[in-house]
Amino acid sequence: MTTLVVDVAVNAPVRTLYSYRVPEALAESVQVGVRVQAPFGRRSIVGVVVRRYQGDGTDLKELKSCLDDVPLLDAELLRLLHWASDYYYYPLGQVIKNALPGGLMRAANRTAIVTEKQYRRINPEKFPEGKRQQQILAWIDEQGGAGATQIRTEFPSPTPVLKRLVEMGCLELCEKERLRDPFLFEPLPPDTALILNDSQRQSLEQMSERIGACRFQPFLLHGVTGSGKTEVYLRAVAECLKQGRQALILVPEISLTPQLVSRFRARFEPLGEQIATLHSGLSAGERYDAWRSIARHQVNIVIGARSAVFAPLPKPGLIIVDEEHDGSYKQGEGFRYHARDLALVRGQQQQCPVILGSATPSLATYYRCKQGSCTLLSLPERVHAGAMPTVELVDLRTEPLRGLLAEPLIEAIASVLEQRRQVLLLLNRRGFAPYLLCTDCGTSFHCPNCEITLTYHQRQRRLICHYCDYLDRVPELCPACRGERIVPQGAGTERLEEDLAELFPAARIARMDRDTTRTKGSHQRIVRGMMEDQVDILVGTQMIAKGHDFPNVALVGVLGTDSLLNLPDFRSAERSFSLLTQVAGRAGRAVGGGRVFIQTYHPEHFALTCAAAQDVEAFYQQELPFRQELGYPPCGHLVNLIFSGNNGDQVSNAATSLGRHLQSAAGDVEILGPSPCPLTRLRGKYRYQILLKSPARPPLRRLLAMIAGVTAELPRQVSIHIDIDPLDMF
DNA sequence: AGCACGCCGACT
DNA sequence: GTCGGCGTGCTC
Repeated sequence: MTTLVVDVAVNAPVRTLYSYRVPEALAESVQVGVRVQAPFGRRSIVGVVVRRYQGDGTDLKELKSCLDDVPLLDAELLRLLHWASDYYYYPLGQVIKNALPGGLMRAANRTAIVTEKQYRRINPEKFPEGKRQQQILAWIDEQGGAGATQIRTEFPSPTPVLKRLVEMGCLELCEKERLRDPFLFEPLPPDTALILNDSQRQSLEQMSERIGACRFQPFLLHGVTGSGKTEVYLRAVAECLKQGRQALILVPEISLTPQLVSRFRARFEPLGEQIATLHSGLSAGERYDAWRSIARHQVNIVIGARSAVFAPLPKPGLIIVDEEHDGSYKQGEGFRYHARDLALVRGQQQQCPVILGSATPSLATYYRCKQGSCTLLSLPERVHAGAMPTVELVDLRTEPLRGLLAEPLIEAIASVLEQRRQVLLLLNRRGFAPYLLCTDCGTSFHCPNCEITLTYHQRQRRLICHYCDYLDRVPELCPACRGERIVPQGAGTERLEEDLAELFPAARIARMDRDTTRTKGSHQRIVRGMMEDQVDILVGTQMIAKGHDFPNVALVGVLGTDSLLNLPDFRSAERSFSLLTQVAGRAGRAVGGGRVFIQTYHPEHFALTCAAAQDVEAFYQQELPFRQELGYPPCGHLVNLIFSGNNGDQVSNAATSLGRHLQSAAGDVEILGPSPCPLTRLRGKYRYQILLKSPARPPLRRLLAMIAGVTAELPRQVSIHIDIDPLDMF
């Protein structure tokens, strides 16, 4: 007997789809892309319909209910999710869960849909007597109807007046669903129309041609800091809207770059375009509403972080990935996708251009350009004719440190402060000191869950693990020898702040790191302090290198450079180069240029000399042969298999046994390990890894397919995570 | 992931 | 004798 059957991607860590019979009553509503409630074992589970067909349903269970009247995912987006599920070896149901706004794949409860009173003018010949009544009525009429929230922003306590107008038959009242809008109460900033310079114009012309043709084409927009990439984005988006398509803009972290959102709002809201943002800072309700308004075609511009690559735009005509080199585009846990790479796939599937923008492109993107699969567009000069900063490497072997700073940097700070300009100091380590040491017996203090020392936070008087957030009191006496001489070793941003206060007692010092930006709005407050010149020296972690332009910064200092270079990772040079070049670009964006000092024991390291020369090309030309020789990305492909569990021996045994299996079928694939992860114990779990390295992808995929078969033989207490194209091996 | 089934230790 | 530990297997 043949009936209507659907295949469902369920919200469970299972790799297969499950088929269900569709009851007669649901036949209409159960379309591909809707969420359904389905029986699963003895419980009920949420899933998404991915196939619908006539088939034999005799052995199948029946769907319980349908949760959406309109599909949440269209065919095009499902295609992307399928692709991602396949490529990243991650169950489709879980991929979908990552793509949808939070909570939608859990239980059946729908995220609340908020309603509000909506007023519309009726009986236009009727006019009220009261002046306020007339005012409000005229305004509502002008808007063509308005919601209560909106009216309240224009007129204080309008409720009694509205009630009266409804009674008189001038207004009609209805309950209407309201979309929560995070910008509702934010002022619209002014737009600054900029004139394009030659390179901006040429870049835009090439992009426009492709946007008009509705063809896939990756572009690398390589522009030094301050070269006006944003203006090019704005024009390209305008071009895309002209084609009747929507634009998707990805940024590493929106809450750090509200300026970008502001500029888009300033440019497009006056033209009647709505902009939606998608990021972790939104409440569940706001995110859900943003998602729905995008899916309903009410929004043509979406700006969002990593997961926004899955935004349900019906017909994207342009995808922009700003700061494409940024590591936060890669999800580090669970579904370990790379949003930039998926943006390229989506562009290919939807036939639209993808613009990757950066001052320091990733080696991967640079390599694509070399191979001709990505078009390079350069913005070589700063728009305001601001000179590029001069960068000096301070050799700590000959310039001894006085505390945390060497003499040349101290002098430079003093002179910049005298000129009443600002200083930016980067130290990529928060807290006061990375560890405490008992100088009597040599005891140091470790996290009980992780193989790492606890960082001393002086302000909070606590020892904190930066990996699992374990918290402990600061001991007064050494627990091992009862000694009193417990001394902080090394330095973090807190200590730097303290040292500076001693060196420059008159200076106003602020600190920006995860500790000082924890609460909502605190990041923005620090940025504003800099903008309004209430801060002379800003100390911070890499956070200070991202996004914002501080026009009055004349000096940038970088401390602790060597710990960055010495990370046990083949990408440490690339990351260092990128961070240093980015932070150097923060100096002298407006008047008078700026200076940058990088303190290091390795002033000859090419990542530093290239960053000092602001020479991106030179860096790539030295880094690429190294990758080539060792078969590392972008010249080869990596997959990292991570084994973890509570029992170290079990984990190690599982890794060894799977390693042997792989070894026997390796072929061209190099199998490195198993070896303990750089952080062997993390959050109480023991971790081992096997790194697979291959010049081509197909043999890697062959091996991965094999793992699925062997996995069942390993103990259940050991879990395996597959990280395709890992960015860091921690 | 859940949720049941099943097979071994310390309780009234 | 059974209450409950968590190892193992399955979910259309």
